[in-house]
Amino acid sequence: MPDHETESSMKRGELARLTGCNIETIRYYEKIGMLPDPPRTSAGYRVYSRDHVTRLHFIMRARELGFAMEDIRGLLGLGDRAAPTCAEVKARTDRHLADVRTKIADLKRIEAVLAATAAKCSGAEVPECPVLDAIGS
Amino acid sequence: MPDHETESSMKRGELARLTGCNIETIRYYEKIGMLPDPPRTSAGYRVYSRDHVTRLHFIMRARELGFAMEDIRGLLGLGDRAAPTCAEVKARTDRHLADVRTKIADLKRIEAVLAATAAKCSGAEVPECPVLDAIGS
DNA sequence: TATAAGGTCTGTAGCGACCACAGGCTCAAG
DNA sequence: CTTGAGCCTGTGGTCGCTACAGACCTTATA
Repeated sequence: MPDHETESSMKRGELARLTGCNIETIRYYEKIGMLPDPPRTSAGYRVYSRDHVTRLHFIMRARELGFAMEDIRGLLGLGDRAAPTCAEVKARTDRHLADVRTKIADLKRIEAVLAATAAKCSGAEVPECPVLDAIGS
Repeated sequence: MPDHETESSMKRGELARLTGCNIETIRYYEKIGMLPDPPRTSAGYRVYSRDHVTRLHFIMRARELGFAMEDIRGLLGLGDRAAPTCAEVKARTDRHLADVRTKIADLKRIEAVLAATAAKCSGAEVPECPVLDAIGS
């Protein structure tokens, strides 16, 4: 006898397909407490609901925006945290935004150096290379 | 009797101080074949020379420029590779430069989204937050 | 010369955020 | 009843380090 399934219940593979999340990643998120443990069928299969879809979408979107898991935990009020206030969310976002801007600045500096040194290259089949000289000095 | 030491020979700690590299990282680079195995004293202490300093500086600089270890191996002609030609170095650098530019573009998109959503925040001590809405939708 | 402090040695485990696989169940279709 | 797909668990790998623990060696001071 199959377990009862409501309209919006699904197994792990379907959740993965629906969200575009890797199927193993879903298990990982459960393991680290980002996704609530879903109920199981009598055979041990995970049964997900619409709430899981929403939560997983949130996590994925936050990850796309570069938030670390710890940040997302904070945004979701997970662990022993209470649901965050707007002020807390803003503070976290501003911190992250500052990080992102720092990373952009770092990468731009790198880009400039790479572009400048690569421009010096002859591209010839010779062992001497101005890029190697630039890095090595 | 202490082992003979030439002027420019040094132990691991001094190499670390001299280059600013973490002392454990030096051992790691040796383990993965980025630094040649140094000779040892009779007690097993590693003895580094000026060549090691040069090589380590090169690696550190390349890492600062965001090259992956595999790239650096290529730049150095390590493993079973021959020393690269200028053309090969240029190709590798151009590929990496393209990567860096992609990352910058990604981060800029993230920055725009974060800045736009954070701007909507009231910063009040209330649980409703436009940032959460933006991520969640 | 004894001892204490500090450097070095090895192996191993941890980080973050996953991804992939092996070996065993379960389920649905034909 | 069999086949194949999907799910289960545990474990190990990725990258580039970093941080121990516990043993050994060296150096300086008393």
